[in-house]
Amino acid sequence: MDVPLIVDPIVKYGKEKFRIWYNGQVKEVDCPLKPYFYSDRKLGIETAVKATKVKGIALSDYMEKTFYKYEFQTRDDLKKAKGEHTFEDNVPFILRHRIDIPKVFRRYPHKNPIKFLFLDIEQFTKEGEMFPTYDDRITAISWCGNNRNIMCGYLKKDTMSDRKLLDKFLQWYEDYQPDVIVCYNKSYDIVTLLKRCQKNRIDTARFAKSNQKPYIGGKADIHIDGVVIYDAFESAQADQSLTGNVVNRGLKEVSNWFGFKEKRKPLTPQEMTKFIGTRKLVEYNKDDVRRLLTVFDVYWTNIEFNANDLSIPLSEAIYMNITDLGLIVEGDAFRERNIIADGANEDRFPEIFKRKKGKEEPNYQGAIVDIYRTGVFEPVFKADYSSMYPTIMASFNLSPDTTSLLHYAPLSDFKIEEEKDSFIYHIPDKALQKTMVIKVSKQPGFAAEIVQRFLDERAEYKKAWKQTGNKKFKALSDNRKVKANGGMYGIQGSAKHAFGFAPIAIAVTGIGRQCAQLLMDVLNELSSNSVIETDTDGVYYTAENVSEEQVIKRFQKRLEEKFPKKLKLSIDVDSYDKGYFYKAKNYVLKKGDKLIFHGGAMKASSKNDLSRNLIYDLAEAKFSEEDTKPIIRRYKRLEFPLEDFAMSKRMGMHWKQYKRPESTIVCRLAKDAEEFMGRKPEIGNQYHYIKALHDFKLLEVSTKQDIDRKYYEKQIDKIVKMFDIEPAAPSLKKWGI
DNA sequence: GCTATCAGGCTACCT
DNA sequence: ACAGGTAGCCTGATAGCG
Repeated sequence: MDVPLIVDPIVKYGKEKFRIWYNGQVKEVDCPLKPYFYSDRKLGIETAVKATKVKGIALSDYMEKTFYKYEFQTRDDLKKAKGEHTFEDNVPFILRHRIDIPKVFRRYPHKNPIKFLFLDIEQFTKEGEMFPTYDDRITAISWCGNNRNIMCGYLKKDTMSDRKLLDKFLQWYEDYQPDVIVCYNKSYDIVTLLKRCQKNRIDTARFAKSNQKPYIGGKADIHIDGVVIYDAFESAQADQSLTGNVVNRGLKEVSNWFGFKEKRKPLTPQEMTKFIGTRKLVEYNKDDVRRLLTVFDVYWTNIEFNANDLSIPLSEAIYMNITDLGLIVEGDAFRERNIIADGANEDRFPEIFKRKKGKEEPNYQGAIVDIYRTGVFEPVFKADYSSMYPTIMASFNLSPDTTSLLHYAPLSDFKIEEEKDSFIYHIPDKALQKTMVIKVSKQPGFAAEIVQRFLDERAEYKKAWKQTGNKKFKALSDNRKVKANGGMYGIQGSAKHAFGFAPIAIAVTGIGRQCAQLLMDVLNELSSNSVIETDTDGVYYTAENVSEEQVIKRFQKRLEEKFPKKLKLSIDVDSYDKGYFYKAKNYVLKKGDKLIFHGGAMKASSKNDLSRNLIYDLAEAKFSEEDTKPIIRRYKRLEFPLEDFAMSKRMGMHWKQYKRPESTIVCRLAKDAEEFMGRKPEIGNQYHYIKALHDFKLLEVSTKQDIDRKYYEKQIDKIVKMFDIEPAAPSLKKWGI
């Protein structure tokens, strides 16, 4: 790698220092920069060690102004001093260095091969308990290093102490000295390992590359000196391409999705206890490490790539989010141009972000999402733009250095005016109830150029994925898509982001609506009333005698007529045998003998198997025009195993954040789970439950007698109704005719 | 005391 | 704290009924 393994900022003798780990050694250096922020006025801050006047270009209006730069001895001092008139005061310290001194971390490259340790543990569970505690012994540890030769240390059936097992493992560990520990759900595996060592009076500092004992703060806050912990579970949690395709984000489900061959059922706590000291537990344990390797291979490539590509320590690349990516990528451009963000997006555009609006009202108008016809259609096509928003950003040259908001006008039609050096866009916005008049200069804009780079990279990976079918390329392609979409477009509309630039986001969605409408117009012209459903950048339509070529040709022609410049916008057309369209974003497609379900009504992970199976059976019957009565009768008997009735909900927030915990199902379930199973309520926890006669009840403590039959009968009725729509005459008013 | 309706809270999904 | 957008389910308040 060209970057270090880890950079830890620390405060020593009242000064900020970096502890930098690379090539198995640590170096402590004074931070090249002091924590700082800007202001547009003189502030009386006593804790600042330095106050200087600097000239910079204000992001809000691109005019050169004088700013006051305040520097501090520590991050803490800065935090205490920041206020209403301070700018760029929330840029993480490490990223601040990376932006201001781009190659700062390249001075300490970890050139040795990264030593990985892949790891999974099994633990004893007391009889009658659902989960083990830190008092219970570890029964098996499976692990491997870079050679992927999986080893397993395990206890014999009647060995009550895991002391020797831990010691054996640690002997190997100390000899190997891993740089990165790879696990699935570190808050369990790593914490348990450390706690078991403590209970056995084994020195936990043996895990570290220094003599510092590891530190366990919060759930995600585990520090082992000199070692990076990579939790593949976090990558899976954040991967949106898994939504709807896996029932949960557990290792089994996720590794299966990525093509892990063997499909084993997870062991129950009873089985895990029964199999202690046997081949079965060892195989099970090793199997999980194999699964871990599968998932690791999917996500790791991007992490290491990001570290090198963005010149940030590996430890930062692992936790990087979209916001940070935006900071780095735009921060580079700002530094080169001496731009100072004079306030967060919402400070620079209060008329957009701080106007009076209802609680869940958006800041600006988004995409066109609508359904125009419902029921079964045959055949069905989907015409969609590839990467519409980023392509618009790139093609229309939308960038902070080219774009400015001229003024607001009363709501009017979309319009483009060309001037000698610029284009003027009139963008009506229903959320703002105004037309935004936005000027874009013809000089190349830096943000537009960066987006184009991400798009080009994405095209390459997408091609590789289509050619090989390898899901790894799909993940790389998705990564660039996320960078272009969220990293470049998304942050422009974000209220709190220091570098966001709202007029860009408004122009992008506004032009996007025009593009979607243009596509719909083309399709309806080629075959009247052919449009079924539209969502942002894709249109489902049905037409008998319209070829793909016709659509694309007509589209290109109309695109050239509509916009006064050459654009990279292009469309793809996919075909399906049949489709059943229920509501916006909710439909079933049939291709060959495959049924593809879309939307919460059709495939939510919260549904029970009973509903899922019924939906599948009814969709099949609908497409083949079979009689549904026998199906309905069969389901109404409700003769299914208890598990088929179980629904699921995830805790989306910290339990303290719930407005009315007593009347929120997931909170009540979490409370029960803590009481009956000793499971702590935590964000992301998934609870399986059934509707019992008087209340919702955790699956684990339910029996078949508890089932509220009326509730499930109603559930079935609703699903039956969902498939009851017959094609009706299209409603013309929706097209605004 | 029952039913219908509606708004608000929350989760899950789509682009 | 990347954005906006649609839909479903549950709950508690309220209105209407008799």
